Amino acid sequence: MKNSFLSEMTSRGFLNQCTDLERLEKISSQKSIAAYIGFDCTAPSLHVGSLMQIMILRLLQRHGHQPIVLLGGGTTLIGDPSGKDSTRQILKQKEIKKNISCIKKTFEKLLASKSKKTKPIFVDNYSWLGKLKYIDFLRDVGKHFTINKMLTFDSVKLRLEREQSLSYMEFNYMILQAYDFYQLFKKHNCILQMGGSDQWGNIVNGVELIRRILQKESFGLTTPLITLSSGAKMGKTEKGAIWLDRKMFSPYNYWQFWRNTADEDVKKFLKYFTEIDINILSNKINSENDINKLKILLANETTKILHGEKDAKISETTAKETFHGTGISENLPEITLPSNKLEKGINILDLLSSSDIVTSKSDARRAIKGNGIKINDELIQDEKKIVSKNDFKGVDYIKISYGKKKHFIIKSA
RNA sequence: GGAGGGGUACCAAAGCGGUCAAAUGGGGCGGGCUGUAAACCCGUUGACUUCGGUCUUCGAAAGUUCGAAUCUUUCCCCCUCCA
Repeated sequence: MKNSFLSEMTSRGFLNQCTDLERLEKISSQKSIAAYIGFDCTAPSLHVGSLMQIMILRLLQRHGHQPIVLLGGGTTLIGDPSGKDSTRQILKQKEIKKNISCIKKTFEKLLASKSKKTKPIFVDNYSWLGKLKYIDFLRDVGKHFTINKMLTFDSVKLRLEREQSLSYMEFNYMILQAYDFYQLFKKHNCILQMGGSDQWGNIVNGVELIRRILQKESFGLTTPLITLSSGAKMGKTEKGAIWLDRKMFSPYNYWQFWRNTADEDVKKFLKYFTEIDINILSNKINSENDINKLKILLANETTKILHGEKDAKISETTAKETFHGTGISENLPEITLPSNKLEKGINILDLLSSSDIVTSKSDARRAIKGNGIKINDELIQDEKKIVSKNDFKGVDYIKISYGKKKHFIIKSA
């Protein structure tokens, strides 16, 4: 039997490093395996920076294996120093708990649960880390780690080289993550841990711990770091993170995020973030010379995966009507105003700043001065303009645009 | 523990008694060009304003002064060198 899981991992470009690819290939083609990825719970939602890991869990499922989602209720209390210059703000346990339950909901939508064999297992590492006894832990687990080696790992080394402080607490993070893998190996027979390339050190530590304590074989695998052509990190833009939770980032905005992918990144992203059969996709990429069609494809597919077919369709139609049509699309993000306010009329500056279109009245003034504000595609140049029922011209909504890309529908409630 | 250097807006970095809401660069936002790209060019980038101004901001607090980011004192934090 051909190992479909790893071959698709390779062809989609997900494979960066593996502790022992050949052995893993052999084992995973003979039987269904369980593999885990750990997620930080520092926010009430994951953002697109974690999307690649999620895609991998889905891919794992499609090939008949079982994903384990580790929500780091314990490790988030400590904070992973990997790839970070400074200590992260320490969160309260209550917040983390809340975050976990929100994030879990997203995963429940993203991972299939019909098949018993591939149904995701959710674990919170607080359930074992929270019970650890310090002395016992040092004797049973700590003795397998040497400081000499720990100092050579990038997460530690880079901090020290840059002379940025690394607390003893953070220094322990990698041991805790190694211990997680060990626990999952014992509890769920999980033989593979996956993660981003910055997790390599943490993962390898787990593989080694399992070998030392249990004399058992396990594997680690990392994905490449996603580099945007702009050099920015995936997931967080200046405006804020691209959240996966629709309450924090609407399907339409999510669709727009992908539609606005840089030219250089589109083909790569199609492989990473859609589930179009890789052969069909390759053909499409090679034969399509209109890059914007590929961007639309990307936006449709990614939105479909996260928010469903219906929202993807609506977003596409909305975009078409907004950017290429003459009419006003009713499905743009909505802002509702109390009808009595509209009867009286509301100043454009107040309208803009009281909704989240701009950040302040000064910002609104600047936007108007810079020719950035339009109502129903008509440029507004008077900052004293009063928006009232008259502007609606018999229809029950108007469109307000800030710049070329941000459009809102104003309705009265 | 001793000796020095430093904390300025989103970031980097100038300013070192008034002309400082604070040079410059990056980033962001808006406009132009275009393809809802990239590159490039232009504008803008504390808040409020009756557009005259007003208020808050240069690590924190207190003080000197008509006037402080700039001077003094205390405190907090960071860095370098020595022990």
